[in-house]
Amino acid sequence: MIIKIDFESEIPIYEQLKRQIIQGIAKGDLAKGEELPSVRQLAEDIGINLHTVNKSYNLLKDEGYLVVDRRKGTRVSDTMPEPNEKYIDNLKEEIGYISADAYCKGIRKEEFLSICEKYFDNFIANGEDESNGR
Amino acid sequence: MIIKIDFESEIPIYEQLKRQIIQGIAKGDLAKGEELPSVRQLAEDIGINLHTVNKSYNLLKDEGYLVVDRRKGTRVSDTMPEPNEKYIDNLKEEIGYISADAYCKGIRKEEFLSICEKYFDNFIANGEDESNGR
DNA sequence: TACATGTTATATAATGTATATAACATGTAG
DNA sequence: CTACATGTTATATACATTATATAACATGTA
Repeated sequence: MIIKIDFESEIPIYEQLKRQIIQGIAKGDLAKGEELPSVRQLAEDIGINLHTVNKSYNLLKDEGYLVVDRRKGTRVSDTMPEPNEKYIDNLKEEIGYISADAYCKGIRKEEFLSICEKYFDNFIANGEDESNGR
Repeated sequence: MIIKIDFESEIPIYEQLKRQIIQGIAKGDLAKGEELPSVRQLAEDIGINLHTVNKSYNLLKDEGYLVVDRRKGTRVSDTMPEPNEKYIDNLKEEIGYISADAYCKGIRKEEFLSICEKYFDNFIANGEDESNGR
């Protein structure tokens, strides 16, 4: 999987990396149980410090996305994190702000929902039946 | 309009204030052309520094939400900002990440879109006809 | 003239981000 | 057992961001 860091971005490097890994998992670029590069390897590949990668990995580990196996290194968790209350509250706050901004700027409800749907659909695999459990 | 700052939040104070003003405009708590408190007044009310309020006001001014009239003070702009390319790109990136995170955590497409719709609807005034221009 | 407005200029402190270097415990491969 | 790679921890440093404090300025109002 290819990681692209924007060093001019206002979003911290560790946060960009974390987001791309989550999107990689959602898209299927990173399979459940798949091994990730070591912190040193990935840091060298991207051209950043090992501690910056380690911070991303730790945040993802705390959230339940990654697991560390002493034998097999860092891997994508076999079971995805549950949506706890804190996450739901945060999601609603973010959507609340983003939709307010979009509404003020004249984005129509249909346009807004169309974008939300398009990006969500991007993660639903071909033939995946949404009506089943995960 | 009541401003609530969470001093424990990881979101900077000036950013929280900026977001609440945008949401206030979207909800109609702040009407177009309405005068805002002075930076000193609002800073005192909230219990923060005047420069922190000034930073939020300036960001909102740069974005087109607020206008400064030497005679009438700072007011909500009569015309809302246009959705430029930078904004659209940013919106898609944010939605892309948020939906990936939601998808991984088992949020169903219907749930996700339901939240998006609910919060957007929150800003559409009673009787407002969405099919018309703004 | 007195006052309030936004604005600008410094300065300082605290925190967050990113880097650098080193060391440690654990598990793997030779 | 030895050498190596892994994640982890510990310091230290540099820099940017955030928030505050104090002061001053130009402009417009009363």
